[in-house]
Amino acid sequence: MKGIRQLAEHLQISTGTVSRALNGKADVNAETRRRVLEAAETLGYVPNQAGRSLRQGRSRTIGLMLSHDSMVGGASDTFFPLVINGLQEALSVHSLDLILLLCQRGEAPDDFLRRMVAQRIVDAMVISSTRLEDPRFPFLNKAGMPFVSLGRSHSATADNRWVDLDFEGIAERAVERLYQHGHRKIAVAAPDTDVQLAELFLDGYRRGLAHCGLDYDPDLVFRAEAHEQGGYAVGQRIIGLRNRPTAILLNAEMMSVGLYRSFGEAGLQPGRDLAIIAERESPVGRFLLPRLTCFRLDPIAVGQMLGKMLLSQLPAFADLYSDVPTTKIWPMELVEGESDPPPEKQSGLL
Amino acid sequence: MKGIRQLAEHLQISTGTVSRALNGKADVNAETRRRVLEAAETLGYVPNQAGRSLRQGRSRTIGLMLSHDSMVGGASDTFFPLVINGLQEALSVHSLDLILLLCQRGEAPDDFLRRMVAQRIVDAMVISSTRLEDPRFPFLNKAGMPFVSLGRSHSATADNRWVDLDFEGIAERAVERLYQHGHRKIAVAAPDTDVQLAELFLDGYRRGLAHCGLDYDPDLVFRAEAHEQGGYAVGQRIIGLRNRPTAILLNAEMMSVGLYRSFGEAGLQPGRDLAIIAERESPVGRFLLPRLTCFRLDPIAVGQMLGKMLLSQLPAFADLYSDVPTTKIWPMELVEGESDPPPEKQSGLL
DNA sequence: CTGAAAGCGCTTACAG
DNA sequence: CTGAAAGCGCTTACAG
Repeated sequence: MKGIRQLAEHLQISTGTVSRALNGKADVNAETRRRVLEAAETLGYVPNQAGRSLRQGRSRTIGLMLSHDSMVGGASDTFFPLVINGLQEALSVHSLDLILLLCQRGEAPDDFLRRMVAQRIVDAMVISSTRLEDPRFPFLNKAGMPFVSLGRSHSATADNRWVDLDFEGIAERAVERLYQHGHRKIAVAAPDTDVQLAELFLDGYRRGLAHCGLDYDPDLVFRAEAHEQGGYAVGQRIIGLRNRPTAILLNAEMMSVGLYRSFGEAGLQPGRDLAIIAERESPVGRFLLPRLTCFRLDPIAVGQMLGKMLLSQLPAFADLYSDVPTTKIWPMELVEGESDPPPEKQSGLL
Repeated sequence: MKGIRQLAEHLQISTGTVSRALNGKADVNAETRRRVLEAAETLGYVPNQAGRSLRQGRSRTIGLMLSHDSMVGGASDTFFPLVINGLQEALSVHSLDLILLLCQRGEAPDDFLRRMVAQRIVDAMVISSTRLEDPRFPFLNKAGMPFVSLGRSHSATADNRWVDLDFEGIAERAVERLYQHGHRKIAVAAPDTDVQLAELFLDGYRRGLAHCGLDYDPDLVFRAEAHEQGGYAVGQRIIGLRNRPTAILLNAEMMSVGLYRSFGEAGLQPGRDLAIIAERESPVGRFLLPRLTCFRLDPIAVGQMLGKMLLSQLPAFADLYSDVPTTKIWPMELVEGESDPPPEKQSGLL
């Protein structure tokens, strides 16, 4: 089956009527519609997207921009795929397709986005891996391309919609929990890039220290990349200290794998010799020994929220989603593992 | 800048000439071309894809179909992102864009593919996660959509192009290596789905046993899902045996995380109490203790090969890629870790 | 309720 | 070397 014209000829009616029948317009005879839908099904007719897009001025396709880093980093394990699932669920309600646009390693994210937007392949965008200052916000605002963002940025305006994880909150609570377990020398590891989440995590860390009456010591802040190698490097630096911290917060769970190894190599035991709380639950963390204490959230729900926020930005659906919040800091729940044993267990192990 | 018409009016020339200039046609005055390119750059004009696609009958976009599973499984760590990078590199030579089409959890892959093909959003497809019998092959063949596949299938015809990893070869070599280290009771863990790679891995395993004069024992074949939880389950089953294997091959490296934990919980030591060789190098495997012995390949090169194979399938580029092989079983190289110590070290540890 | 016709933005034979 | 014109496949006001 080639096009709507062939389908119309086969049915002996006009292409206009076929189009109206297929698109669920009200003013089509019930029997006509039945015949059209049946013939389309039988002959496997699906409208050519280019024709539709050109005529309608929109593509019914939403783009999710992913950077190479966001996939290779620890977030790739289950987080992004599940967020994407939630997104697709929310969008599929209105027959909107989601396509993933992967910015190549080395390609400037801003140029990439500019090209995608100019080509008008997508009607709206979801962006992620936001930075403190992120030119994609003003660019999309200026281009008039509806978008939502997974992640905050100073560059976001009051009109922009985003969902972000409560990095501040979990860092604060993690410090307080460790304090209650008797720790007084609590370190933190965060990426050294200008990714927004690192700063928020450090803010929460400082706030937690303040609540507990502990002094902030810049020597306890370890800058490292958010993966296994980064965690290994942090571990080695800690092991080399004369006066080691007794606990650490990791803002990326994959760091724990490297941190565990560095301790194991040195004959030290994670959990006993260094209490560890990491940012996000992951399959790997669940099967480390000791099991990682971390924070949990429902990535599918995050995706659904992002999808609804996006729909509220699209003229065609805005009315249906007027009650969707404009921004959301996503709460996370502590999952108790074995990597930050309370004091009684600590002494038991010692 | 809206369309080519506005750009043409601004330059006081026809849209045809503007189009020819932008598309690098030979028969355009050099000075005219310069003016057009400059104006397009200044005004930020990029052709509307829908218009181009409709007129040309092709979109210059290639689709990579990913299933939810292929992202959530261990392969998401660095393998797929790097393959994608290689693909993009190969395609970008000819200004072809790659978009990722993610089949939702629960959506039938065949329906999904059918819809994507019918919509004509992409000119060609890359498919992955092939199965023993995979209806996507006959479907794409029948639809006349050029494609390549990452993975073999019985459903592939002689005309179809694919790249696959040498699962058979590595399983065989792993058995032989373990035999040389003194192991006589060698187990294997493979997924219980009909993913092609599982069968190939088991074939290689059997071949390795035969070479070494060892009997095949179906009780040493552990079916488990290709992730941490699956590896944990395998570990527990092995620990419960009266007569344990002394070595195991894993066809998914993420299984090792769970396997390590199950052994650790039981007071056993992976490597010493069970030699382990896993299918693919990964950041996690590098930082496990003991470090995982596994097989390495260059995922970027795999992606580049897939890209070239695909280009050889496209009429516009076939001539340039006539020397590209039609199929390729990708060799992998052993990376010595600490999880399958040779006999002398084994006794040293005991 | 249906048909005839216009036109979305682009590229490309064709004429000059 | 350039312009005028056709037409890719679709949807949608408009007329009836």
